Amino acid sequence: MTQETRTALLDAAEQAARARGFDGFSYADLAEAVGIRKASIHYHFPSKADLSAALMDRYHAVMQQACADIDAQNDVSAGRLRALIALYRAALNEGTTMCLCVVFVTGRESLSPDVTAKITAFRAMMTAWLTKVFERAAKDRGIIGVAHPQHEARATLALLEGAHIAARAEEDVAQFDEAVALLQARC
Amino acid sequence: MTQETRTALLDAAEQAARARGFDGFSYADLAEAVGIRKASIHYHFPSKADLSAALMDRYHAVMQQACADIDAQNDVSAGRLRALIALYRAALNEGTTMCLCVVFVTGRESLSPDVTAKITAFRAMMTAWLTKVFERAAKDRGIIGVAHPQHEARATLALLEGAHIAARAEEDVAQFDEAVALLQARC
DNA sequence: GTCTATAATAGGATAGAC
DNA sequence: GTCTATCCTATTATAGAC
Repeated sequence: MTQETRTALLDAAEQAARARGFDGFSYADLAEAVGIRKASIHYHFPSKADLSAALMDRYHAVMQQACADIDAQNDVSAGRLRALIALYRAALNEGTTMCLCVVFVTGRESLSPDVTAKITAFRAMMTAWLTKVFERAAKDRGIIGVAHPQHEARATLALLEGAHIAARAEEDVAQFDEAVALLQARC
Repeated sequence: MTQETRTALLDAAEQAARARGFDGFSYADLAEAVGIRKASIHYHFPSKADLSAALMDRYHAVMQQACADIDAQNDVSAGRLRALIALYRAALNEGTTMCLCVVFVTGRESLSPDVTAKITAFRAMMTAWLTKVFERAAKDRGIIGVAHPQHEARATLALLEGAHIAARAEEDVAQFDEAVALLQARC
């Protein structure tokens, strides 16, 4: 099944990128992880640029679905925000990996303009979703002190990504928890 | 002067790392930027690990001094925090570079344990300084709604670094400004 | 789809002359 | 301190057999 190999390659690439950065893994690493020869990888992803684009596409879709699931399972704003915090916390994998977006931004210069645009689209999607959460909070009063939903949204995304860096820096999820403690307390 | 070349190399390396990541530049890039042959760089920094350690040492010292300067020039908590936000904003260079700490954390796995420890030390220094700012705020009431200085400190560092990512992602300082708008408003 | 074989290049690093 | 010359390895990518 060509799809299975492709998925296994994406899984291995995402894991490696999130742990070591996009320049921190090679086709040789993927080959070993998946159990095929590195030349074979080029059948699925002709260049590493293609691979990076595919990674971003899948990450965008997965996160969009995750946000939709959160909406379906939580009616109040506070529950939605708490669920997103939990999602980012889980993505840390005990402080060994960060989210793809942070990783790609750091190596931005070595990425294709195509991927850069995908990063922008991903961030716009997340910001829009968060803005809706805070707009809802302004009505249901589920989150304390919401005055400006869009600023809250941008601050929250930055805080979550910054908290990822804090936790990754020391390979310790407790750093994430401390960084988001005040936000959590507002829910 | 050996010191001048060394400084020029550190400058070029820091600039390159902040723009493209630690794995995103080579000795060849530095050689071209500084105007010497790449073999000559090994006289100053035998290995790239030595270079990364020297970068972190200098960054730590520079930031520590910057914080001391802020203290000297600002008596009230709000002024100090505003000055730090301005410092991080300036470090963005119009959205083309991020702070060294974020860059190094992303490529953490490829760094020596020596440098990993320096990252931890840097973050501890910044967190301690920020905690003092918020402790002062609890007394002088210069920043709105401060209840837990240490959590405020960790959240602020995460927010500033996350705001760096936001701005770098779109090469646009306005993203930084929006992310820190609410924090700014509390000062 | 995956393989072997092989480019072609770039990377970090060293030896020894000046 | 900086140079030329060189080494070794890693990396992305392609050609063509199976």
